[in-house]
Amino acid sequence: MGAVDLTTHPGHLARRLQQAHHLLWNTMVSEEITSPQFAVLNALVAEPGLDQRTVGERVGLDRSTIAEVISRLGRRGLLDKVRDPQDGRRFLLRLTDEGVRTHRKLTVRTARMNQVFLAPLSAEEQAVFFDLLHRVSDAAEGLRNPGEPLGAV
Amino acid sequence: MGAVDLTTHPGHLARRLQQAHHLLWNTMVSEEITSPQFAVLNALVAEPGLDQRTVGERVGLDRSTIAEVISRLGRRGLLDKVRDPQDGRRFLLRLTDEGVRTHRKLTVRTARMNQVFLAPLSAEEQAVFFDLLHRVSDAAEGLRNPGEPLGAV
DNA sequence: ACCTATTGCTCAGCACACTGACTATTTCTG
DNA sequence: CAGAAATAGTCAGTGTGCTGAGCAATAGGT
Repeated sequence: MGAVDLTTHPGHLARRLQQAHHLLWNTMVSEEITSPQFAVLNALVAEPGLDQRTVGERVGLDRSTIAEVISRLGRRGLLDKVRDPQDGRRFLLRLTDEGVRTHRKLTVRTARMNQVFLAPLSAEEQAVFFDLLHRVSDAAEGLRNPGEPLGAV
Repeated sequence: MGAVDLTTHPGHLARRLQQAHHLLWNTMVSEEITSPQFAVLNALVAEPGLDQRTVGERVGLDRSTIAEVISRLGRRGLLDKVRDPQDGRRFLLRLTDEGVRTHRKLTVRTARMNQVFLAPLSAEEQAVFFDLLHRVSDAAEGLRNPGEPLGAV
């Protein structure tokens, strides 16, 4: 009767896409390190010494979630966490040698996984796919701060 | 040095898409009922009397997760759970009047939200978007049971 | 200097989402 | 019909992901 077709609901499709990705990640990349954890390692390879909040911003995780992820990576000995002597609120984050090695290893596997994941699409379709995903996500993100982006004060 | 560009990683993009969706859902649809919960309500409007496992299959959730979601909906009084007299393992699920009302109300709001969410894309792009999402998810799902889909036994 | 606002982080609480181990029931097979 | 395999749910454990409350440190304004 009043039921709806979920196959045209972007939220439902987004969830399915993530599940599919999770499945492939577990089998092809790592069962220990998760995809968000890898994103954090990657951010710290690009910019060593970042603080927690900024890492969260780079990878798109809020303060609570990033704290969890970082504490797990710390427990595994993949990164070090030091109080910033200049600003006692911040923790400065830096990968250990083990962390760098892990990132390097996973980078290779991740690339392989992405190939398999995107294999059903042609090169042009992949480009379109990225473009569409970006535009939708960016637009929704822009709706977050309603009054702000008016330029004039 | 060895850092990678996450903007071409489908897993990362899938996560961002879900976050964007979550944000919009909370502001435009409901803060109480989540998107997976709505999917369950919707499945039971389409096919009343389904058992837990089948509902999970319809909406794409494993047995543990669907159990959680259903128990929450039960606590809110949106559905009833009765042992199948024919098969003592199953629970048969059916929406309450309140559940049907809630589904109807959220259906309207969800449609509005989807419009806003997809507004950055033209009608043709939306069709392409759905097609690409489906193809990638289906392909990954197909890799789940490696030996099975060979037709002959 | 002092008071206030901001900022970085933690913590509690809620809700998915998965795996693996277990229980109860049914079904299949000899 | 008895024993084995399959099936539906539960439970424990782990890992995102969010909000809101609170705390300590810094920065800004007077």
